[in-house]
Amino acid sequence: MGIHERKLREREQRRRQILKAARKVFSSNGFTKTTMEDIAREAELSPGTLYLYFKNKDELYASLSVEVLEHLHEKLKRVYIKEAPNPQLRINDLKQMLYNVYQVDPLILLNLFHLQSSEILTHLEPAMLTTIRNLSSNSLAIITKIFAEGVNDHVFIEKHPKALSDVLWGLFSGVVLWEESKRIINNKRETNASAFDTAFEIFLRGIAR
Amino acid sequence: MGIHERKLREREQRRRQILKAARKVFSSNGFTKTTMEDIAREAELSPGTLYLYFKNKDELYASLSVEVLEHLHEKLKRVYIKEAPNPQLRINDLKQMLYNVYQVDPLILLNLFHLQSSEILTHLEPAMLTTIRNLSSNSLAIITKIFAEGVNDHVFIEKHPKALSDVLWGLFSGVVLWEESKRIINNKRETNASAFDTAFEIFLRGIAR
Amino acid sequence: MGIHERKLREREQRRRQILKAARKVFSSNGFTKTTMEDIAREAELSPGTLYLYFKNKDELYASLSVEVLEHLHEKLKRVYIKEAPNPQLRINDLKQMLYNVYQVDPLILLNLFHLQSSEILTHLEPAMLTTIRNLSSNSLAIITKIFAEGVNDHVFIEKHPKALSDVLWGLFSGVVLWEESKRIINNKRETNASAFDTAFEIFLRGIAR
Amino acid sequence: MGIHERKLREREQRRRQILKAARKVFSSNGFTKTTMEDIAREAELSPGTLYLYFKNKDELYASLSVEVLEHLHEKLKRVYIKEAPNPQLRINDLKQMLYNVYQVDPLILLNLFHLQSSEILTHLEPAMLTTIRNLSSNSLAIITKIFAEGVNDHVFIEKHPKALSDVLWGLFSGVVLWEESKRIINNKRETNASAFDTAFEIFLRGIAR
DNA sequence: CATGAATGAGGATTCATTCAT
DNA sequence: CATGAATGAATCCTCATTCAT
Repeated sequence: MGIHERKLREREQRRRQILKAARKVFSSNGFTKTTMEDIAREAELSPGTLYLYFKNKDELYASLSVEVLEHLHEKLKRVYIKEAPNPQLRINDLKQMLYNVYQVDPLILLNLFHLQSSEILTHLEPAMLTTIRNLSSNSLAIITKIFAEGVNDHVFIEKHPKALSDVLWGLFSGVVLWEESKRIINNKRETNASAFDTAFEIFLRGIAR
Repeated sequence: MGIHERKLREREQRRRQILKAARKVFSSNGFTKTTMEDIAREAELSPGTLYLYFKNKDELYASLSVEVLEHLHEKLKRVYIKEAPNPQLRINDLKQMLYNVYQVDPLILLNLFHLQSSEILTHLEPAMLTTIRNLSSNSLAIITKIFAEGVNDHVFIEKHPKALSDVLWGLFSGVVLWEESKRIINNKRETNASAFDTAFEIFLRGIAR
Repeated sequence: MGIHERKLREREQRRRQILKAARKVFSSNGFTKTTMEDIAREAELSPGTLYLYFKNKDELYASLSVEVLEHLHEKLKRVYIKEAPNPQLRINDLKQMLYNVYQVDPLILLNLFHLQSSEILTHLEPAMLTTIRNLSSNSLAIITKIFAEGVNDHVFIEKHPKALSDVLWGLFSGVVLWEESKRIINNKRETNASAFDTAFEIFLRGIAR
Repeated sequence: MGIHERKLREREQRRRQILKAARKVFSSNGFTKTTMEDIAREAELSPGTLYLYFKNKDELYASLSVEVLEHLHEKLKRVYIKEAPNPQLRINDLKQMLYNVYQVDPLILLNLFHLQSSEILTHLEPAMLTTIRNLSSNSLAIITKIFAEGVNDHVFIEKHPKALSDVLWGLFSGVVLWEESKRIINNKRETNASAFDTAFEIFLRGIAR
């Protein structure tokens, strides 16, 4: 608990405070229509301070996604490590986990998907792109392993596990994106869980032997 | 064959010329990094001319999506009208159609998803939002009807057809989005069809009786 | 009534049509906020046509004032020529004339005053500036002569007639401008005649022997 | 004497710095031909800075007039408060004050009149319009009171004091406008005081019992 | 003569970023 | 570290003017 440690923790906290504010503002206004001052105001900080924690607007935006990816990766590892009798139950844990993440903060995921279809990705620092690439592929690797076990045990159909995990991830992101965009278009407030549920159910039926 | 008719057609043609240029430039640079002058240059027109056809940059961007939605809607209507012995084959036509659209222009769809992340949607003219809403819901209605027939005929599992069409659309957009982002992250050039294929196969298995 | 004559008259009519439209639009929007297209629309002509009758926006604007000045000059000459027993009655005629002009079209005068305080005047073609200068000074000369007679006949106080006519003109324009600006500020519709009346009355009392 | 106080004063000073520069540039080039960059250069600031103090060009322009109106209002209050034996002497003070303002900066008043021609007035923020309206009517109210006293004391003719003050103001603005426009038309440099003097003299004669 | 689509230079405005305090 | 006023490059957009039809 040295003084240096505390400093570090404080710094980390401030970073999160900014990311939280950024997530909120980016989500409701989009990247282009969000100004650094908007974020600063939301974070109750001055614009200049943001630049003490993030090199520029692009990096701040990308950091949001790194945060989510780290979060997901962490959770995925836990799902994998946890003792579970069979792949099917593991997939269920996976579903539950993804669903929780979505429930807790749908915006968090929207940003992630927005990044993926985005102009930002193309203009990113190589270092950050590498970080994203790694987190992304490591996460996929975990999901892939779960499917591989299932295919081995003749629980899932005979399909390349990598393909299955791609589809799972695509299904997940698609449904989230779709639900969110319906919410925006129809100007609704509440989030709809059942589409997510149905999607998973169909997916599981589709890959079951 | 009046002079008025020709004028109208010329106007429509000019509009398309701009949209085509815009799609190209937006797709390769993203919304923010694209300037109106870039688009004008690509369309071999002057910047001012763009404003004779689109009120501003946002509307030009949104119009791109409307174009895609109109295209999709048109194709969907044709799939529905076409004589097909059973819902399952209709779904296959649907798959083929979506796949074609994706093959011909993956960027076209990426733009559509970008639109749907609130960025633009929230700052749109009410009139244009209504257009988008209508095209979107009409398209969904067609897909829904196909599923409804399948459920009636005991071809698909007993599920609310609306839910099925939501999942189909989510699946489709998710896989496209995911494939594209992998391409950007891994800096690949070619498009991968198999993920799309696998996803559909699983979906169909999942909803089959 | 040759064909050439008719052509000329038609041309003159078209010119007036444009000036009338311009006066209306300039008066309600001001010089800067008025576009050539606004005027064209009001005149039910195309923008290009305006340029067949006026070299540019500045000249169109200035032409409005020339029109008013010509009108006033014409009326002034008539007041002067008309048999009137004494200068006091002549001044009364003058008042009546100015008042009529103001009643018929307050906007016509507003434009004139706006021009006088204006950026346009400084950027005008020498030829047009000369026209304005001449009309202006000739008009003043007539008023001045009326006063000169009055001073000679010991009807008005012993003052330089030129100074008197300047004051008269200043008084007139000031009251008109003031009444108009009150109307705009308080968002009224009707025109107030009494201020004009009172002003004249005081002026006449002020210069009477 | 807090730090907050100093900040506020600095802000006010910067505002004045901009207004001063704006007045100079607007006066010599007119509203249209003046660019925000011109003003910034004159104020030795960057264009962006202007927008930290004024919402846009129109508001900056209108603020100039508010400044003049505040100045006039302040002076008027002083004339009214000052011990003066009778209304006639008060009117003399009034004349002297108006004359001084005009002498010190004839352009300042010209701008005021330009504002009053609907050009800017009609496109103004409601708040600013209210400010202008209030300053304007309060100033008039003071003049009106002076006349009311004079009418009561049988010093001035039996006339509605409000009408008298309207005429006074109209006379003043008219003469100023007229003198200025003669200067521009005839391309003179010096300002003529005598017209102003004569006008006042006649007015006073005209309202004296 | 009349049109009105197209032009493109010009200028207002924004906002990411910096830096003196 | 934090601030927030100032910057000024970048870009959207307007609109007077032209010219092919």
